[in-house]
Amino acid sequence: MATDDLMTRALETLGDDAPLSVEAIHSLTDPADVPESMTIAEVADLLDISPHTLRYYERAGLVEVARDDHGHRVYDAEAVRRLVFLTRMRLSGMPMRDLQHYISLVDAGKETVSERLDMLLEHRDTIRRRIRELTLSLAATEYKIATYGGSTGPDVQTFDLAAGADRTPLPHEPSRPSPGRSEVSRK
Amino acid sequence: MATDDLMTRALETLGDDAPLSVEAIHSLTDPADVPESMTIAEVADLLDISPHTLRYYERAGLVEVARDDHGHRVYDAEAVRRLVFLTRMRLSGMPMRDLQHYISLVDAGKETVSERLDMLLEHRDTIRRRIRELTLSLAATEYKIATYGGSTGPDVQTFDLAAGADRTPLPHEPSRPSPGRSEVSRK
DNA sequence: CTAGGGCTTCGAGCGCGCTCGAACGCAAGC
DNA sequence: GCTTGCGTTCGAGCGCGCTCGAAGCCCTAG
Repeated sequence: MATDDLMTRALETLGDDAPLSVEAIHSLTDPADVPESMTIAEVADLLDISPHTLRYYERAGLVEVARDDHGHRVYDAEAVRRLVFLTRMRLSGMPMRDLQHYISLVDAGKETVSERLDMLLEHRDTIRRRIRELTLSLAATEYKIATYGGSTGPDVQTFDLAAGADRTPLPHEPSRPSPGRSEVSRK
Repeated sequence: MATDDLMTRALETLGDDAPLSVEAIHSLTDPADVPESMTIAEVADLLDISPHTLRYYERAGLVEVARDDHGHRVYDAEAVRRLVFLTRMRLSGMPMRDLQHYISLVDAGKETVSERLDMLLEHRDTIRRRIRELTLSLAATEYKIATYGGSTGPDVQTFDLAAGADRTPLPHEPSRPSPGRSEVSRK
């Protein structure tokens, strides 16, 4: 997913210890930079996704894009803003389906605002949950690293809790993977 | 991915404001609870994944599992510990491919320890990066919620930065989605 | 005049991680 | 004896989100 690069770049630009607040958001592809109209290549470049993906989003009904007299796509500022939003949501894990639903609400007019708000609130909770999951996994990984002597030096008592797969190989290893059963690709 | 449920449960058990430290890890399917041997259903239950998935992992070469005299799988404590580790890594986003590689290192013996450590360190960094990405997305989402009046009340100046898709519908909306092109599933 | 590059549409293909169906075996309970 | 239920193997299928290839058009540079 090339989309990740946008965020990666953003994170790099911000440095690893920036305050990471709403302030930071503004610097993320600031919509003020968006020109009146852009070509598909320019938008692709801006969002760090492929032209293929942009066409795909259009096919999926997420944006409407006009054509010039050669039949080439012309992205206006509104479309670009929408795409900025969409890629951001994709990046945070919102599925295409939900995005399609959200956009249909937008297109349906202002009476759907509260439903849209609900979606956003729910998505916020999803992100929060995911962050907590990852934080836990991070702790587990760091624990495992520690038992490996990542920084604690050699000969750490290896009584594996966060570990599991390999409590510092016992004498009787290696035990070969298993004589060729019908395997799932393992080249 | 039913695997998520393990973590979900764990998070719930811990409560939303727990210290979220290494301590917490111990309570996550504590390997001390693991009996001598288990059936596939029991393991599936323990890890909150399907028996299908367990068989799949075995086919993929991630664990070896013995059979009883009826040909039924018998998971010993070691296998279960390994699976705990594996599901944990899966949950934090490590791809099957990497897991297969890691396990092949484990099976290759103790001279691969440093390479394993490298993998873990890299994975740790991946998780950290992902957490930062999500944190940023979270901020963007919350910003958007705020412009919708999530708690700030009505009529927030809607000069959309974190927003994009829908700056509070203008008079000329709705503009219909686009007259039926060949669309990507949008039931 | 020609070659190259970038765009268009359409539909097919892919990588991932499961998930399921079919056809079968065995054991316990009614 | 037969059903129910849980297990087995094998291979196919699926949902997601792209990703790509083919065939063709148009513009510009050499």
